Amino acid sequence: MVDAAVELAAAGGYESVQMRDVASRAEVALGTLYRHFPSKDHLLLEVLTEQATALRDRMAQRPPEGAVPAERMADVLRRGTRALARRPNLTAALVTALTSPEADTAPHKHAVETVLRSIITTAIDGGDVADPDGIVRILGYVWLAVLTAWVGGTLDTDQMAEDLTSAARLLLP
Amino acid sequence: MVDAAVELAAAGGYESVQMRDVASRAEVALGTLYRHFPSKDHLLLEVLTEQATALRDRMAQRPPEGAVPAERMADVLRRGTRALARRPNLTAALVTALTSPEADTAPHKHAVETVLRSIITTAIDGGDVADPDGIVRILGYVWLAVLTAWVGGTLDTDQMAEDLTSAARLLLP
DNA sequence: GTCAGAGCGAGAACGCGTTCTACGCCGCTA
DNA sequence: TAGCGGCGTAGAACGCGTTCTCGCTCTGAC
Repeated sequence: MVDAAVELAAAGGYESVQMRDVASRAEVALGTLYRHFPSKDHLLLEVLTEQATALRDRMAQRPPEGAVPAERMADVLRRGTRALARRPNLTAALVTALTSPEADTAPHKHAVETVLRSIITTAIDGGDVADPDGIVRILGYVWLAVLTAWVGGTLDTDQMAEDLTSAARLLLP
Repeated sequence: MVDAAVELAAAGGYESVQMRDVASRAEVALGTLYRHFPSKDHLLLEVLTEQATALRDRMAQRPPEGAVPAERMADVLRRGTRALARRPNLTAALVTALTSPEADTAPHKHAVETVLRSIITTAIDGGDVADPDGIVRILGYVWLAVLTAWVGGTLDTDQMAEDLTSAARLLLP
């Protein structure tokens, strides 16, 4: 079912992930799909945690480049965003689910945030930075807000990258 | 129609703003409502721009307090957030509309962002700050992300205030 | 005066997330 | 062996955003 959701999301974004289609593509009944995932957003957040941990693992393969923390952070954010922008429809669908207001997905959202913060943290590990946790939180917020704006059509990819490196430079030495 | 939307949103949040109810409360037909606002999100974004400009005007009445920019910024963000938290259902509905992925509301979203940035800007006007525009953008993103997280149930009011003042202290002298 | 067209009201219809109903199959225990 | 709970399928039904249909009224051009 998760694979079916990924395929549909990659093909056409959030609105193309229709529960009936997911069910039929996964060759299960609609009721079965809902037995495993109580809502469309739960399903997409499951996809998102998988994608986020995969991204974290891939990022861990190759440590960020740059002499100072600001450079390494910009590198991490740029690489992460590039990876997400490679499948724009999928990313848009997942970000949409992440920013949906349903309160009962809060635990899943927390899990995703944790993974994103752990990705960000690798960029300042070992650097001489005051209040690393606070900075990681802020950069996580900026990353999410920028992605949300991109999905909502108010920001393009270049502006995203620009704002992210700007944030990294302003917050880190 | 806008007033009807405000009442319904204040009473029960985004999902309580049902287009049929808005229409009947405003004593117009559903088709008329859709003639003026092509979607529910357009309607709520209209409400949001009104609320945001009203907030800006109220904030302008009394300039922010604090000796250094970081203090004034924390004051502004705290007051703004307090004002929003006073009608939580309304705010949740408006933030939901703002973060919805419909691309054809992008101009309205830009307008709201501009107003929010102008509110933020008042806190560093006259201060000795490098790259004020970049900082304003970042703080605007943080504000939005924090509100989104609050609406989504992953953050409570205190954590919101904490993260906002933390961001102000990290970005400003 | 009358005709075209815009704006509106009333309500049906459609699409999709979600829920509900009815039934079948399988492994369990008395 | 008979009954029972859990999980599955097929598909109808419901709620709400959105669109469509149809008829009415008003207004301005000729």
